[in-house]
Amino acid sequence: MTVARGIDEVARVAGVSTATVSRALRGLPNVSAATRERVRVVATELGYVASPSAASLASGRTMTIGLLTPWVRHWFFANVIEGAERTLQSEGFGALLYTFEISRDAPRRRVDPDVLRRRVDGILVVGLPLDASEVAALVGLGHPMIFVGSGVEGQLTVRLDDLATGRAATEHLIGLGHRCIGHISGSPDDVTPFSPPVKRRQGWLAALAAAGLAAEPSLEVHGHFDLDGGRESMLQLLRQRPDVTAVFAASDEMAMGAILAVRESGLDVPQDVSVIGIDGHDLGELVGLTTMAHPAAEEGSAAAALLLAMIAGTAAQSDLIYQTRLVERGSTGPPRGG
Amino acid sequence: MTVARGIDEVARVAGVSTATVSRALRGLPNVSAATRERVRVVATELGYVASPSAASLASGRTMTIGLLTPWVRHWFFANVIEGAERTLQSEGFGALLYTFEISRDAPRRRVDPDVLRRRVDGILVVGLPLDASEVAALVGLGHPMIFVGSGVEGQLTVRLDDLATGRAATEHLIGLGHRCIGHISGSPDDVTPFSPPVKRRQGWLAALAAAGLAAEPSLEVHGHFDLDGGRESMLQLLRQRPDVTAVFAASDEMAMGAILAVRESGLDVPQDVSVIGIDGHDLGELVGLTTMAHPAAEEGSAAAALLLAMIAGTAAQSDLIYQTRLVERGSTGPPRGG
DNA sequence: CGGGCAGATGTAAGCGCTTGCATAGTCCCC
DNA sequence: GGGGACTATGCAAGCGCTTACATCTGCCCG
Repeated sequence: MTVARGIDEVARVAGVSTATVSRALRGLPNVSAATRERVRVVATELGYVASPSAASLASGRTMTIGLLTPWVRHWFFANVIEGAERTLQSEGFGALLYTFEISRDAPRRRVDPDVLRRRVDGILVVGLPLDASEVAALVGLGHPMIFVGSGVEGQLTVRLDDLATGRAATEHLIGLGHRCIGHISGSPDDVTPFSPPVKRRQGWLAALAAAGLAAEPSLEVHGHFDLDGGRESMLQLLRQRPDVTAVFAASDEMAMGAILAVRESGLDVPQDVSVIGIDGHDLGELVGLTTMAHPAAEEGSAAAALLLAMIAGTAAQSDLIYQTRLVERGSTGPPRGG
Repeated sequence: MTVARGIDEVARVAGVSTATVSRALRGLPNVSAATRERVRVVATELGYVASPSAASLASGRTMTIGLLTPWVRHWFFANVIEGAERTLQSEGFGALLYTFEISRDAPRRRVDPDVLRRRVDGILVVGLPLDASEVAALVGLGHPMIFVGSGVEGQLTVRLDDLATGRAATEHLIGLGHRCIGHISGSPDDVTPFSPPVKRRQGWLAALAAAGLAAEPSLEVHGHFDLDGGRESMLQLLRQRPDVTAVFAASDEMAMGAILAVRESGLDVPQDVSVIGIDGHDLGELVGLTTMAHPAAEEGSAAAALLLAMIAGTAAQSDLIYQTRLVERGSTGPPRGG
């Protein structure tokens, strides 16, 4: 299997022009079946594969999607990325990964549109909250863009029905008999109107209100969206409200941190405090976490498919909203006195 | 900020040739400081960014690295990828992600070198066991390639000192007084001479031998490298060897699954069975997992740096071997009778 | 039996850079 | 004061494709 020089060689061997080779190999119309087949055979024999750079330069298409995300090591992000990549790959698109870590020490690096310029045909923003100027800059690139799990007003989004989810999680606790239900969520500084944390909190509020329960500010704690954040928040919550019997955490990792905190405080889950999260994290089983599960990989896959459809110009442009499903495990139960 | 048409426009406005613009912007020598500065200013004003496709086509360099991995959702892979991407990004390289899922149902899709042809300048294989023909095909691409966490004879590797790690983990158990120590590892079919599972098992054997303990075959169980795999393996182990008092699992996820299995069997960790894993998984804390920790993100970062050095031709080509560190938590303790 | 059409194929002009080679200047030193 | 040697810059030929447009062949129909 010789490494062919290029399309010219294929054309010469097949006895056609380079234009025909290009059309034949890409499945364009107006190529006779016989010619197409012959070209295919020759290309295979020669081990010919079109140069992506040359094709991109000539066509303006890169067949590549940019994946912007703060992390890949957290459940939601990893699953979305994996799902998206799978779909992209099956459609012949590449996935260029760009991380913009959000850490508690340093401010996040700003998204520079220049690194994506002429490099991608579309953008998938995975769980990355962007400010208006960053969004504007990305929009300026002139490519379709979809937000997954973090919305921005005016941009297409694939996300959970966060409001309903927050409400359902809280209602589950209420249904078990809880009356003093805390809420643990992300830091207030990344709270944009459309962010999941905000909607999930609203769901909590709505459920409490519907049950005639007061949502006192002391029942809320905001920290970081990870294990330690959940733990710290829970410790604080227990300090300021020793009377809580249940907690709704806005993510499974925070919920698991909360469970750790409850145990460290010498209390029992769910005897003393029930804990419910959101995600359906694979390792939730480790601590018997009750959660509102959702298919992150599928969401990533769907987002990628939608993005490709937009690129192809065949998209019905509307948000994709996913529902969650209650998965009951041991971390929730009736309150002690109940 | 107008979107410039191209390098010609910058050249025209700056009053120099396109060649000079190209050199100036890329920091090549033989450009006067004054000219370089002027070109920079003009480029910025015009919002000019070189087209990657055009640059690649002309230069043959893509400034992109291919990341091949079975998953991104598991601890080791996610961390390596994140670390690698960070380093690549800081060096101006892009990270093209390719997943080749290894599932228990279907055979893994083979790695097709054609999708990487002329698309990347180097390849990072993350925890993906490849067969000889796949390796040969990738080598045929003519780019530097590094394996992270999964070796192949004759190829550069960044990995743990798996033998020492397996030995240290086992010695930890022996030191606590255990005499009947099981081992849970990956499936035997992906067992190539250089794979981590094989080396870790050898470490286990070595430690047992050094302590004068017999490594009976019934003490070994091989399953899948994940939570459920660990659980299933542990159940089997308990069935065939009810006398085990400790288990060394070749990964934290398997170890956590093992803990689940022990508990489900009505036994206690570590009272009845001690469990130790390898990795330092963030969520190991959830079950108080004792483990041999290693810095996966750093390994990914180092692998990327090494790969870039190879591309630049400035690399001292040798494997990078990492040591692990014992992190003692509650999942290991002296045997009941001990 | 000729015009008209549609499908198959070829021609060639880019796409927007990089870089080998040629051409000016500059500066030294004998 | 002229020959090197070196630096700064320009010229122009690609890099390997895609695609608008031209051309050619048959074939159908009036």
